[in-house]
Amino acid sequence: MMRMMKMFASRDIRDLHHLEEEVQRLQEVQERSANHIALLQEVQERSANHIALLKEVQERSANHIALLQQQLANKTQDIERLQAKLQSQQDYEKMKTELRTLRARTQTEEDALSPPSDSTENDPVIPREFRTPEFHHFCGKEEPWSESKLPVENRRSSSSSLSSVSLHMCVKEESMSESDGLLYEDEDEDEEDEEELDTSRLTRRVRETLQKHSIGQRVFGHFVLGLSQGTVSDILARPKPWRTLTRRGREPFLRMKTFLSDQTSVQTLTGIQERLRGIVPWVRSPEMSSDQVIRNILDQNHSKLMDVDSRSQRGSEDVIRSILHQAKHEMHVTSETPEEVHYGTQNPSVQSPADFVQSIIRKVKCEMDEDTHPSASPAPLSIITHSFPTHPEPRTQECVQQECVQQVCVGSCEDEILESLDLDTVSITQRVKEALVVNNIGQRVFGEEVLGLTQSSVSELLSRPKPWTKLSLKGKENFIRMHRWLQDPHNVQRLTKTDQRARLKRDSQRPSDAPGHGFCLSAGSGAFEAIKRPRVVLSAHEKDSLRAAYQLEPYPSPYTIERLASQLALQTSTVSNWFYNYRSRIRRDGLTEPVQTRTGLSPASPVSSGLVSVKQEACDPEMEEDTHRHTCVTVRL
DNA sequence: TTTCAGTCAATAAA
DNA sequence: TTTATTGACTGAAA
Repeated sequence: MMRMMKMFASRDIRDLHHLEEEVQRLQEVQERSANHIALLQEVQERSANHIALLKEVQERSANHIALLQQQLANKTQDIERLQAKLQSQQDYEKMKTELRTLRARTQTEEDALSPPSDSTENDPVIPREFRTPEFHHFCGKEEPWSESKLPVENRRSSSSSLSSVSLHMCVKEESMSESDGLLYEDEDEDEEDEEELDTSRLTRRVRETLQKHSIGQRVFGHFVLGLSQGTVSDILARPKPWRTLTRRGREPFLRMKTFLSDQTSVQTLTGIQERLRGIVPWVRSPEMSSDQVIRNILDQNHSKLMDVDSRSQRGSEDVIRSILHQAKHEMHVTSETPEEVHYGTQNPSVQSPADFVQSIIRKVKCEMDEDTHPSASPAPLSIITHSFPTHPEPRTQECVQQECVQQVCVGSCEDEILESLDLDTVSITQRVKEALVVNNIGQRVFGEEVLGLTQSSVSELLSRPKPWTKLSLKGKENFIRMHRWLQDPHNVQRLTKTDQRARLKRDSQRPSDAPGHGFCLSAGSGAFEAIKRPRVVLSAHEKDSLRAAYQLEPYPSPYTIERLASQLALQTSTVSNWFYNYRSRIRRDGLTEPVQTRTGLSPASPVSSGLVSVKQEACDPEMEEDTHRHTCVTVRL
């Protein structure tokens, strides 16, 4: 029994083992299945990602294809445009050929028609463009010459209107082709301001032209660029690259380009230059300006004027006509003398003989008004109830203005009239500047005698005239004074004499043993303190010291500036101005690289690079003067 | 307030 | 007399 029981027990145990093994096997299978499921899920996710990726790639490809198609379309358009341009240039070439032929033919005709050489007849006639209020404006985009713009008299006087126009066209065409090389871009006129100019080439050509025609920088600057001689010299000697120029800085170069592209500009400027020098013989005496001629006529007719009631419209007109007749005769005798060369009182905007005649009428009116209401400048402005006779001829806008301003005379100020006026301040300042330059009248004298302002205020007023509408009433008064001053030839003469007296006075007051530079800085010299401080002229030692300081610290702190000023016995403003100017001129002459950022050393600084010392020497704005002196200067900062 | 572009005008140089 | 240089100034921008 016992044996039987043992046998069953052992069997049960075996079965139990089997069962355990089965359970273990099942667990393993379960684990494997779980792994497989996880693996499958992972594969599924990856597949999903792949699908998304494929979709993205598909989208990108579609976009790329669209882009390429767009580019293709653009390129096609470009090709079409270029083909069209090519076509137009073919026409241009044809025109050029035709013009050359025409020019050759015209030249032959001119040669046949022209009388033997005569110095007077060869004198270039001043084109009307130069008689605008601002000469340099003519250098703008407007076509300077066309048959329709020529006054009738001019058209008649031409040996052949066809040949005249053709010649101008040829000149224009020729100058265009010459100046083409100055441009990098196409010649779309609307985008002229955006065209990139080769400033170096442009200035070189201008210099050559000026030299060739013996035109001075002063005349060129004054009439073409509206800049002073010094600035012209600077621009011509060191033209900045086009890209570095501001819009304002580009303006002179655009004017130069226009100047070069118009042969008549050169001829006109040559004529002006020659007359200013007195080279070209005048029928009347060289000193005598057209205003003086008119003045003489007026003087001769003064008795007539006195005999006539100045307030009588008919009488005034008769006198005016009589004087006018004589003036016309005088104009004829003087054979197209450029009355605008004298800018004292002549209206530079005169465009035709008819306008010139009107200007004479205005002068006569001024004269009559002056007789009735002598003025003393600067005087408070006011209104009088004087009215002028109605002008028999169509009145120009300026004529209306003229009469309106004439109502503003000596006395007290009337705001309503001031507000009702609308003067061209740019034109007025331009004419005043021209009058001052041509008559050698200083801004100081003009400011003191006419406007009651200092020289600096005059300079500001003349160089940056505000538009009339932007001016306050007080500001408008200055322009009315200038306008009135321009009306009367006596004013210019008076001021010229005043200026001459002032110069003589200054000369007589000048001590024979004038002190050298820096005399004003000598402390304790009370007598000198009353004298106007002379211009500071830095000595070589001072410049060396400042340059050395610049090399150490291009942007010195206020403390450093104080120390430098103290060590060199200079004003702090002088030192800081020197640094501003030096940096500016380093930049100007270096051209390609900025001086530095405010925190770091300059790439142009001799301290930052071994190469820079060479560069610095080459472009040092003051080294030219000091001829590369390598003085060892120690500056204790 | 500082810096800068642009300019003037006094002065020097050619 | 003309041209070049340069200290000083201005308004704008940062």
